[in-house]
Amino acid sequence: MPASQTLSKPHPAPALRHERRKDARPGELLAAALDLFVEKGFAATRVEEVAARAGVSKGTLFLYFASKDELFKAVVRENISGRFPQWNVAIEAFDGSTADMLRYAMTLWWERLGNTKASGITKLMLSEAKNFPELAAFYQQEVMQPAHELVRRILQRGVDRGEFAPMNMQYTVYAVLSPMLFLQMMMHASPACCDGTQAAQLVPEDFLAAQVQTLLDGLRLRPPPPASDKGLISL
Amino acid sequence: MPASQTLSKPHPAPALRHERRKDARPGELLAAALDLFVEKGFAATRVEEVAARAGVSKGTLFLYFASKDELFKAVVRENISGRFPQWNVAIEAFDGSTADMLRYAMTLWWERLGNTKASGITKLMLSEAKNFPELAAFYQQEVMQPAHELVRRILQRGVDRGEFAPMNMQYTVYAVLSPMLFLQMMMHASPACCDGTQAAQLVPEDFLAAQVQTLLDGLRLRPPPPASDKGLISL
DNA sequence: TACATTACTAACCCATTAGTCATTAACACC
DNA sequence: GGTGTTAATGACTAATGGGTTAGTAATGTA
Repeated sequence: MPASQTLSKPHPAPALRHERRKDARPGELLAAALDLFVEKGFAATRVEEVAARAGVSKGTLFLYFASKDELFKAVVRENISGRFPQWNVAIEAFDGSTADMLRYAMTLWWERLGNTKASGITKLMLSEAKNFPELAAFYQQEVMQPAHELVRRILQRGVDRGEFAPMNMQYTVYAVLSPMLFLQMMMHASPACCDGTQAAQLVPEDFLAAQVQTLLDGLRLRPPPPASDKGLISL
Repeated sequence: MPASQTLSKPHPAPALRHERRKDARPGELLAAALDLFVEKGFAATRVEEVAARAGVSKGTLFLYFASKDELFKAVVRENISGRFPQWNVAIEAFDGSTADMLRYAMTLWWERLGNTKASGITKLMLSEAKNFPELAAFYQQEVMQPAHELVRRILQRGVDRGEFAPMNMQYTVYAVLSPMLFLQMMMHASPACCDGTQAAQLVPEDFLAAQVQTLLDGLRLRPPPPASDKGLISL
């Protein structure tokens, strides 16, 4: 039923049949897996197709990754969670107003993740979390929690330095993350179904800037209410 | 690998084995299918599970629906596209300002669809459209296009009556639909992954009202620019 | 050239699942 | 009760896809 493609193997030009390249395999497999997971989702991606795109056989893939689940986790670590430490230090080292720090963090995110194939992972998790609870737990622990903590630290800095009014942290963290989630959903939605980005010619950078600005306006003046009301309009 | 449930059959209390209920079967099958499609997605839902939940065997399901695809289409028609005609007349019959008409349409949508299990279909399509192009085309034709036209008619009415400034229609239609899409995504996201709704205590009705109000403020005063800039803040 | 090591392959296994069909039995009518 | 119609079943198939493994061949060393 799923019109499966030719299972092509276009990566190395002639592609010797039994070439031994132990060092290069994992990276090539991870790249192929990222491509296909983002393109088709986790469940719909066949490991044999990943192997073929990386120019190896299915057996070779299982030589480097214990299972499809572990392959996915490795993709997440390679492209997202493994990069949190360096992002953390980059942002922590930022010297300026907390408003600018938030803008800086958002720009960093956009350039290093949001504007990247890897941003499709977010949509994938949003879609398939219910069917793969173990992967959902992994993602929650390795990605969402660190992201929450990073945003929370920035907001807390603003409060501590008297730049932001006291706020409901949990709530405001989501106000920061929501537009990022939304943008990723739209970017990876099928045009056939309901593309906001292309049809509406939404410019991601401007969209993010506007969202952040609106949020900052709210944070500077008054604490956001615990639910509903003005606070949410900014999202 | 997919921890499949017990395949239970809880619907009719004792459930005679060979009960003949030709009239009731399609509705029960559609209800079961809606439940499971929304809960697990299209690809991950097994037709046998749908049949079991409806209290029949798999063979019976194929007696009433030619294929899994046709079952899905029937679910969409039953719950969404089949209801457009009555919504159209209800909205067309509305007598008042176009701003109020838009609010009325939004309320109608929320009560009849957004706040309903069927709203999960939107998230499902967003997630799986790429893997099932035929279903995506069907959904585009039967749901998205009529929805676009409905919104466009409302906006056009506002322009024609001098209530709204002239605008880029395509763009503004998306500005209306975007918050609806976003809300549906959030409502059906797994809490394990990144729930905006529960954790942030987002009140859907308030969220929608705020979005519409902001949009209307923009429409009344000046035409939205073709891309980027202020216009997007309202989304 | 001989040999050891091991990256790699391809054929295999087995569980899963959309869809089929010969058989069974519920019900209407006599 | 007997009989015909057809709603319903469940065992079957064919195909798919994750994971395994016996075997193949590339490479290093002597």
